[in-house]
Amino acid sequence: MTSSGRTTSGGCTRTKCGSRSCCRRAGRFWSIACWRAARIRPRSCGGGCEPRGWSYTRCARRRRRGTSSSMTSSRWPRSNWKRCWRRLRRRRRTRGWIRRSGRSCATRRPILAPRERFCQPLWPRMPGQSGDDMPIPVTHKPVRVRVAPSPTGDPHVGTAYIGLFNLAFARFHGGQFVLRIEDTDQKRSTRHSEEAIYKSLRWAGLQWDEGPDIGGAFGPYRQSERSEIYREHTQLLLDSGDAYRCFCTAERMDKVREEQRARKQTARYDGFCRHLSAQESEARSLTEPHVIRLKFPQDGETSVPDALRGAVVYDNGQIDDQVLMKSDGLPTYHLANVVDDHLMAITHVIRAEEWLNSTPKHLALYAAFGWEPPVFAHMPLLRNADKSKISKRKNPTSLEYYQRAGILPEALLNFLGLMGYSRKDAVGQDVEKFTLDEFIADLDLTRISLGGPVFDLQKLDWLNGLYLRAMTPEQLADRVTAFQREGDRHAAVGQLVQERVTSLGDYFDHAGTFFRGAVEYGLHARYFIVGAGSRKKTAVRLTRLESQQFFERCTASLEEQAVWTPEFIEARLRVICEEAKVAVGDGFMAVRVACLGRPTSPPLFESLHVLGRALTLSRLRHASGLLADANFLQRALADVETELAAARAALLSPNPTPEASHA
RNA sequence: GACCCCAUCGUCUAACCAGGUUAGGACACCGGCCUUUCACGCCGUUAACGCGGGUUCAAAUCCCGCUGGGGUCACCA
Repeated sequence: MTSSGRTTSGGCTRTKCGSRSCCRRAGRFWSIACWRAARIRPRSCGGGCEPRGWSYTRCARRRRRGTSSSMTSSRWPRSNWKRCWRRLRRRRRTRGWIRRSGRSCATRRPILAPRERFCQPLWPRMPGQSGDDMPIPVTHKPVRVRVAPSPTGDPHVGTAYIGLFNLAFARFHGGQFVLRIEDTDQKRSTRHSEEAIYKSLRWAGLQWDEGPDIGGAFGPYRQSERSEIYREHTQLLLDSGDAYRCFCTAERMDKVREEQRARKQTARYDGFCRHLSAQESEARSLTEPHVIRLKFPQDGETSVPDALRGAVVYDNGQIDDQVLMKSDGLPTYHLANVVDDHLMAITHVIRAEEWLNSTPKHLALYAAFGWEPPVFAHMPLLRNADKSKISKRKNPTSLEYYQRAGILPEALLNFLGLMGYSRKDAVGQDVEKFTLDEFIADLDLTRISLGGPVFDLQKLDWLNGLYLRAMTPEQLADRVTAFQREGDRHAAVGQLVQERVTSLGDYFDHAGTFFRGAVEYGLHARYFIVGAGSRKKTAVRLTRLESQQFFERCTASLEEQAVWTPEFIEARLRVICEEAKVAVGDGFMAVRVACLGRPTSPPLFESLHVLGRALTLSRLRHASGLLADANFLQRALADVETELAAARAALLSPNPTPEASHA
């Protein structure tokens, strides 16, 4: 027997058909055909296709590890869950539990009333339960979904993405869409950021039915106001023995993790305080700072039912005893999220894929409380061009950026609705442009494709242009006026530009940069090299890489605080110039060109203030990105030089003689 | 490193579940038409089933393996 499982020595042992295919079953080698014939039985897809709790994933992993020798015949998978999953899905689809995918969904029957659909976990399996005896219950709870951003930093485009699918799902089923603010991280959460989330989501057109600002029957919707609830629930877990106090210090934890990594293991808590007696734990808790951890089962495995992926199986031995309550008495995301989702009667948790790996812990919490878990659907992550998780360093991620850059909210939502998802019309043609209502009307989460979609700004621009061109001139004028007046920017820009204008039309020349996303630098890019444009002979000129660092420091420093005032900006920039040992004038010039596009502008700090945090930061990041390219100036120069050369050639060429022209 | 997820043009995706398509559409690119210019619009070109095996008359599609990419591994969310 080889551990790779690719070849066999004796061929199929079941029917002696001589096939040497790769399948191994019951400890012997069977041909694939035999294996299939034996496997596909009515029982195997009756709702539980893993009779012994073994899954395809598990087996593949074992095989990779080369531990096949430890595998006894009876433990090899009876069936292939993926195939069964598809069958099951098909069956449910025909019963109307899942909406039929594709264009024909509007006409295909039977489909139940919206609220009856998709109301149950597709794989309602808890840790320790087998799938065999699990019926598929159908309840009629009203659909309730939520988006739960954390008010740390700028409102994120990912929040809008997840929010869009949640909102659409709620509307599709006639349910409720809840906004919950997850501000349990006291150090990083700010009220300012919370307000920004409201503003941006409203701008995008994602209006919630219940939330901190508008209330609702399941409030409060701000986690910092629910501390007492979490405390009570933690006590329940402590009493039932599903959680324990942990007195380990941060230093000890670091050391443990380091050792585990050195041994190439998954870094996880070693259970040092897990077995403290109740009395000792109680006594020490009065004097020592401590956290409360979930007592996660150490044996067996947990199957996470994901509506988009099927069952995802985890080995319990890999999973940490998660901290539920921090030493400051506030809960971590994991506890707060489970408690709130239950108390707020959330039926479907549609969230980003980064949460998939912590879902076993959440399921364990539901089990410990004796609650029924919601349906989980983990959406793919938005990506940068290099396929990594979308980040502000490589993409504008702030919703405020898109608002300021003149992207229409309907275009943004349309674009987000194209990420990992596609729509077709009645004839089967792809539909690229659609309204939110159209998106909601035939939403089908099972159509989501799971590869992480790259956030392509070019396509967003195209889509935005499509919307703008579809307007009547009057509508366009209205939108432009509204855009200019947004946040009183119009007046602020006017004030800055006023002393520089010579005519009304001149205004637009100066003001344009405040109403754009990206800026074309052309030859002005030379100012990115800090000090390069200085007229002083003694000026300090930074190298390209030093200049890049200079911009990175500017970005980091300005990003730190949410307060966006000219004074604050000036103070920060002065410090950076001082640290870089460049003349303030030269440093400010580099920032001016990067942020405003040219070396002549209204006063820098006031301009940046009016330009806004999102645009300023994104332009600074863009500049430092350009500087990372060694030939960035060459590229800027190339076009100009070509044109100049042509013009020069034309100017300097001798006038044609009369003879020549006659000839 | 361990675990988990994922894999079709450069990008977003369709076809996959239910095997038979000339692998379709959109953005971008390139070329052409239109146009005083640019843009819009119209037309066209280039461009993909990651690799290896298996099943089958037939594999992008079903199965296995490999490879690659991503995510997670916090008293962050």
